[in-house]
Amino acid sequence: MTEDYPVQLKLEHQLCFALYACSREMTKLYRPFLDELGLTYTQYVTLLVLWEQDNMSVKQLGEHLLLDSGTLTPLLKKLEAMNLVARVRDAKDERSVLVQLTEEGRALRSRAEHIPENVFCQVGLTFEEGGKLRERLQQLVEEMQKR
Amino acid sequence: MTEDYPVQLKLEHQLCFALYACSREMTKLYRPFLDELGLTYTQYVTLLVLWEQDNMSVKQLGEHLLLDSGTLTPLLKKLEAMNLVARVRDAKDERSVLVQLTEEGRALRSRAEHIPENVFCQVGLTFEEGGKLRERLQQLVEEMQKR
DNA sequence: CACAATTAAATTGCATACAATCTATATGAG
DNA sequence: CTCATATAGATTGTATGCAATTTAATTGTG
Repeated sequence: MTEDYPVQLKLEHQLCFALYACSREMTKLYRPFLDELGLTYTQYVTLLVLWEQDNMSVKQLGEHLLLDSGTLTPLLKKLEAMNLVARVRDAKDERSVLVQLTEEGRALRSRAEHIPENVFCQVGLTFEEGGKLRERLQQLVEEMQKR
Repeated sequence: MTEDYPVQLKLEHQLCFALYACSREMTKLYRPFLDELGLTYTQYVTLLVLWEQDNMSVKQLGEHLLLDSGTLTPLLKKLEAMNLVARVRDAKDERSVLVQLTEEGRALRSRAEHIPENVFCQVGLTFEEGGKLRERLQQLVEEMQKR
């Protein structure tokens, strides 16, 4: 049965599945830390972007996160309801919505500061190894976005 | 502003985000091929498992895919509605549900056979490189599952 | 055997992802 | 200027993921 099963279709040989599984498992490691902050993973990465550069349009946020308004609009409304961001129309271009951290949103950063290293420790990854893997994945993402 | 921003919080430095982005981009590359078969990505990987070993319980499927019944039950009902699988109670243990490929489900395999290599080509990945990356990710998944 | 504890699915509720469509605003060619 | 085209968000609909709970069946222990 299994002997003549085409090798290229085995789940174990799928890079796509390794990525899919690895991404979900990684998110699970973040969950307990993020629960403490009352954030989901996607809300967390959105805040990462805003902590780095505040006052960004939904469009720009989407370019950083590779997400569209269909995902971001409801997510940002939730962050707004949690008093972490404000959404304001751009006076320079009324089509745009600017997302701005509130005082509370900015303050949350210090509580998130050590999450990545905590997770890193748990996985037993060195900074070196993790960095290499990350760079390989970033290359791949760039390659895929050309298609 | 940006100069004193804590390095460990930059989106560019997050392995978790690289995984999350890479996984989603990879799924996007599969989409046009899977559309032809009328399958979603999760339905596709579920069939990969069943093509490799038919007549598996929902529990076993979940162990391979790292998914629980909350995700699998509705997905399997859809595959059943599409006439690709049958769901039958295990006579040996009435708590279990066995998932079995239909003739149509088995037949679909030949049409899926060349999808992985097509996607691989698009990304410009050699079998060698892809395999190495996959193995690294599989290691990491195992490591994370110990936690 | 009786029954508490465990297990497998199913269900419920919430938060994404993302395609497709819609609405409002801005832009560019004539 | 003017209208066709493009662009930014919002909305709608479908399909996950996953935690928490529920239901039904099984198992282990006294």
